Amino acid sequence: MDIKPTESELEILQVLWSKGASTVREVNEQLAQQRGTGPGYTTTLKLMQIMHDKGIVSRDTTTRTHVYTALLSEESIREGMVDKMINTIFNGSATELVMQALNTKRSSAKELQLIRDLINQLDKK
Amino acid sequence: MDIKPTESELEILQVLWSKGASTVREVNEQLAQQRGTGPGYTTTLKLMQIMHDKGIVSRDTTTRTHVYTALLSEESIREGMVDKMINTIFNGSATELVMQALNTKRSSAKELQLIRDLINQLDKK
DNA sequence: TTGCAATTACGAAATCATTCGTATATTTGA
DNA sequence: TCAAATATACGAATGATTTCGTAATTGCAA
Repeated sequence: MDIKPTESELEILQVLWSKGASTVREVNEQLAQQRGTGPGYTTTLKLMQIMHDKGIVSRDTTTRTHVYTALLSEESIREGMVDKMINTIFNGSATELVMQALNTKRSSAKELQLIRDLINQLDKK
Repeated sequence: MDIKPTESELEILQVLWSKGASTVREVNEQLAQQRGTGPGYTTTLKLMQIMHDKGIVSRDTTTRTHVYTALLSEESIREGMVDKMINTIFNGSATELVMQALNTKRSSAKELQLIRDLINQLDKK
């Protein structure tokens, strides 16, 4: 019952998250746009069929052109990946990951304030 | 020129980081200890040879039993992985990742204070 | 209507990661 | 000394992922 999308599957999921339910062609064209050069049409088709077999996406086959929908939420994937990352390379310490993230990419004052607020909230518990 | 260790390679790197330069046998035994049951000796050997070919580790062959050393720092791998994660599933926002990390795993008051200090420092710039 | 374009299904090649067996060489200790 | 233990090298099986070609089907437009 361990659902772990591959790299390519994750890329497709992201299209479905941002664009909503989509056809193979729509996904394929979005991928072509993002990368310089995208995969062939049938490659994307095959991947999405596999994802359907795995239960990662559902599809509506009432029309000839099938429409696919993500069955995993972006939130759940984020959670899973962050959790794994903390446990594998940050010694189980969320704090170390936070430090790394803040040092890697500069955040605006407004964003920093958001984080401060969250910390204050957590502190009260 | 893109250095991206595989899952198994990362596991070996972690041993080299924590134990320092090591032989194949030492790494293999450490892996056996960590997981319930480790890979066979030649499996670890092969992986470390591959890592050497890729330039991920160096090795000292002056004695029969070769001694391997990590050529990538833990810091650089953490940085690379966090950066990639931010860009692929957090819309390029370090803040979103930080929020997710803080919500995923509870941190102690002391740790929260460390983060607060870091934020204050960043704020001054 | 009929043929062209788009779509799905399917098989299989290509690639990559992981695993291990076997051959060979070297060291050690009984 | 010389057999057993230990090491490296290497090839190859296995399994997963990604890629695409081809065939069959459907819908559309001239």
